[in-house]
Amino acid sequence: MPRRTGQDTKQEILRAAATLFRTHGYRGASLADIARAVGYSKASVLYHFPTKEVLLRTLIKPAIDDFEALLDRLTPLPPAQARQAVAVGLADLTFTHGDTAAVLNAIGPALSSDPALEFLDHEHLHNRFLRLVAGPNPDPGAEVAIEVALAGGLAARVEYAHLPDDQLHAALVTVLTRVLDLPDPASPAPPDPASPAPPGPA
Amino acid sequence: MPRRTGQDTKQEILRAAATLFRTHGYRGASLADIARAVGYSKASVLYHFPTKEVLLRTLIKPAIDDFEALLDRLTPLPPAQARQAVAVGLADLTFTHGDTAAVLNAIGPALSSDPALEFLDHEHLHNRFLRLVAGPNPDPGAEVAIEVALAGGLAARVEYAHLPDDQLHAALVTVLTRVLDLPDPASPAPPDPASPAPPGPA
DNA sequence: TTGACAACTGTCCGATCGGTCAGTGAAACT
DNA sequence: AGTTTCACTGACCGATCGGACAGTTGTCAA
Repeated sequence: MPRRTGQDTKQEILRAAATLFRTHGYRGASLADIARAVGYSKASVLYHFPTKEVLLRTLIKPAIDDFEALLDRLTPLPPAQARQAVAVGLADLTFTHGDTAAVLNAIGPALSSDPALEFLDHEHLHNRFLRLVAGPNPDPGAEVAIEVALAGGLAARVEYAHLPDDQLHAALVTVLTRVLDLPDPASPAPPDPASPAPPGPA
Repeated sequence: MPRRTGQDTKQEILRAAATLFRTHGYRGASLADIARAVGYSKASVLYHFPTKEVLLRTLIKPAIDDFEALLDRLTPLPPAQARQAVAVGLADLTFTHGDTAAVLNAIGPALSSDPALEFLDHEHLHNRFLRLVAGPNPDPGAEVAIEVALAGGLAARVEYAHLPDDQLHAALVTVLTRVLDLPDPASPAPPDPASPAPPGPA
């Protein structure tokens, strides 16, 4: 029987931390809380993650990376096509990173004020997304709409996690399309047949 | 010269607490931080507010009350008229309670999980608002839209506080109208001329 | 002038915070 | 068999948390 690998434990800790960070905030969830939730000692949590901040960083990183990957994927597309794919892309993200996305929502207000969260480079991502949706010279109305879409989308994903996945996904796409004033994701796309038909829920 | 009243100090403390709760979260902002921000001792903060929780409660209460007052005002109206006034009403609220509304946004994820925040009766208000906007039998799509509107609206108010008030207010009304799929607030109202023309920004 | 009271503070408290460290026990390698 | 390595732990650290409390100061009504 193979020895129990630390990777399993690491994932358990990350899962528990995601839930606790989401419900109590980063400062509000202590290492002792997280340790109790996974059934290990606090020292064990700190064996796998040298500091609490690294734990958070590790937890958030994949979601941020996927968000950036989405931007990378959509940026080179013709603007009309990119805008058309944005709502589905965002909704997909909130699903593949369910609890983690929720953590982002929970710590959102602390962004750019807490030095422990600077690594997120929130501003840079925000600006890329802004330009993708609203073009190079966005008006304030578009900026506000984007903020509503991002913050609201994350919040809704958390609040309505009890809905069936496909139903919530469809609702998210609909409302994101509306708030961002996007073209209907299901309608025929403009020229440039580079990408296949829009995929369903992940 | 009149004696310095404790009410002034109380307001100073509330203002400082609002900023700190917003940027660092409820758990993340300590009584010592708040005291330092207003230039008094920590003991003085606890003289005016018996506990940290009461301080938060006092801070939040007026915004909650005004939100409930908005619901009271709109509920008896004919549905079409009520829906028409919702976007402006919400945008107004985020302005009359700027920093406090931001605190609500910051502590939002902890709602219904932190016993210290139970007094907000988040669920009850949420349901009233839901029925007001989406009728007695809302479908999931409408529920998700409402979550996006509330959470997103608060977040946007915070993030774009640097914009001129009237500009931000107009942008909020526009995007809220869109996300909630409401009738144009500026268009002629349906029958029942009970209320005057929609007011401008507060 | 005096006593009451409101505003405010220094100091202390137990609990808890994030984090360190010297181990322990068992599997894996030599 | 002996040693190393890995996952994990209890005990402890200084700092900070929310809060208690006795005391000081200045202004008021009497």
